[in-house]
Amino acid sequence: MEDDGKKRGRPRDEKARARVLKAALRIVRAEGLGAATVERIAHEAGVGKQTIYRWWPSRAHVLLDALKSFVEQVVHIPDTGALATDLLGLAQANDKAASAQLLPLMRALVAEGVADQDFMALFKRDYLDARRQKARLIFERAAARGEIEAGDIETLLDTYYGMLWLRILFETGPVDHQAAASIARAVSGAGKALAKREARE
Amino acid sequence: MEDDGKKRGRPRDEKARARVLKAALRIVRAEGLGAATVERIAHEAGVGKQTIYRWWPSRAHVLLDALKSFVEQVVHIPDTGALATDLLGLAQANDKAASAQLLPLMRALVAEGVADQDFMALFKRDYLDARRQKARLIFERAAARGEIEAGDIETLLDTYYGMLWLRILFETGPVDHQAAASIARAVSGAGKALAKREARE
DNA sequence: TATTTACAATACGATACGTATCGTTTTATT
DNA sequence: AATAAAACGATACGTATCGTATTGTAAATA
Repeated sequence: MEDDGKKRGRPRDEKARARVLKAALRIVRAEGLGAATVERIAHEAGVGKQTIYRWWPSRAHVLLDALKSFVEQVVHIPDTGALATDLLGLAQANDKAASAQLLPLMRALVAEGVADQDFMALFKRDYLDARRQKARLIFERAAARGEIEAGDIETLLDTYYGMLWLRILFETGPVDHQAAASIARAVSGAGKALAKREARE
Repeated sequence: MEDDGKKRGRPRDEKARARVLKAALRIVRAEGLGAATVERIAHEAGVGKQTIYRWWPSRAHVLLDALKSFVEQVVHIPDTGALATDLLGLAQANDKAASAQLLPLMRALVAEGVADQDFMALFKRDYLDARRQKARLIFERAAARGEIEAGDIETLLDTYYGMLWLRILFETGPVDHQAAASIARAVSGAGKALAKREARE
């Protein structure tokens, strides 16, 4: 009953997988979510439609994979020695995502999640929580330096991602350097206030 | 060229309009967004499909109208004399919306807005900005009392609605009394910190 | 009475998802 | 070699749902 990685038939074509993700990303970035139908992605990737459904259970899963493959290459967690500047560096990653025109893709995944609860669970686990886990490191280091209270970390993460998604979804404000600075100021400000209250109690 | 409100043909049936909104709300609350198709709404309202499209330009507009008609009856802006308790009162309105199972509807409108930019603009103007304008009163009164700086109001609104929508969309945490209290604490904490920094500069 | 407009019902066209099938290609087994 | 297994591209198909068009009827004004 061994599985040496050698199976009977024709092996999967990893290049086809890569072409699908690349095509999905390119179409969304160039023409928006509406243009990125499964048939269009398959055609531009030079792939049969069935090949997409062999690898991914739905269109949404393709888009999520495409986003992850991009973000994981681009976003890194800074460590500057101070909360405010760490947050600035983190938020500038979102600036990159915005200028790469990934915002429509991120909005799309939320919309898919609204229509499909199972997908929302996957999106949260594979993307949101993964990102949040990395951002949490920044706050944990700040807590270790005494800049904030460890007990405030989750609230501060909520504040940070709340402001960010408000901008992504509703275009409350730009998602750029300036927004990054604004969010960083607000969050590090909130952190100080919460720490003070904690100390008082 | 007068229009005395008397037009030539058969007048519109206002009761049909009310039945449509009521049916839309009922279906979404009972069975979720997916069940609330236009044909289903029309059937349960005892109305022809075309009648819906005569009054509303799209399914999304029906749902938005349904949400507005509900929220405007239920939500009031508190004035307790202190920011923290005002925020608590405001956030409890969202508790009501949650227990009335309106969260799926709110998520649905975001999803519709993602697919249709024109609708997103309408949703922002007719719902988000309208709500934000009312909540702004709370912060303006707090600024008048000296609890916060007037210049921080928009940031605090972002913090408040950011945390709220994070919960609504991603179920980061519950949308209930407890969440209301948590958000209120975070926002009034942030307000104090921002005011202190402003004073220093 | 004639005209105009809304009504419910329902057929229709368009789009896009996800499935099924076909002949072909690639690999491991015999 | 020859055969079996699995993935491939292409594409037809079934289903769902949106929004439009049509039809005959009801309710109002001229």
